[in-house]
Amino acid sequence: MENYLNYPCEETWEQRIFSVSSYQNVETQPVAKQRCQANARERDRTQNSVNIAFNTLRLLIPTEPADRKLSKIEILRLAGSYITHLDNQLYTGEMEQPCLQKSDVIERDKSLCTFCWSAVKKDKSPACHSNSYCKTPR
DNA sequence: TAGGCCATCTGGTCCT
DNA sequence: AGGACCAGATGGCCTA
Repeated sequence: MENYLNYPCEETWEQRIFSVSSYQNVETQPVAKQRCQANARERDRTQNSVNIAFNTLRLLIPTEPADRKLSKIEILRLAGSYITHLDNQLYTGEMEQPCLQKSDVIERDKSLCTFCWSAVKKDKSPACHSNSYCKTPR
């Protein structure tokens, strides 16, 4: 079937529908309208719910520099790493980085420690060496 | 140019 | 029935 909804349809969905032959049938118009409305809702949900949540979460993750651009998957992984770190710090008082722990799960994301990730990307000495969290051998 | 990332569309499922 | 949520597909943009 022709991809009749690959258009923004916020204001003139009727015109769009009438411009596509397979949807010139009057009986199918309500279906197309519902699909357009569903697309708009999904667009809105992604932009105003999902992305805002990612941006909010991003603000809670310390990086060097602070405004470093992170992809969504990086935000999720770093958030997990950071939570692990805070949890460890809260209950044990230790300052060990999550990325240095030997858990298999964490091992895969070893290079995504909040405190040294930026340095890993730049292939230089980890920025975390300048603070008390870092236990990486210098 | 290939790969990563993202926005958007789409159809299915679940919930109210 | 309609809306929310989700995952897969797709195409565009950007960077190494």
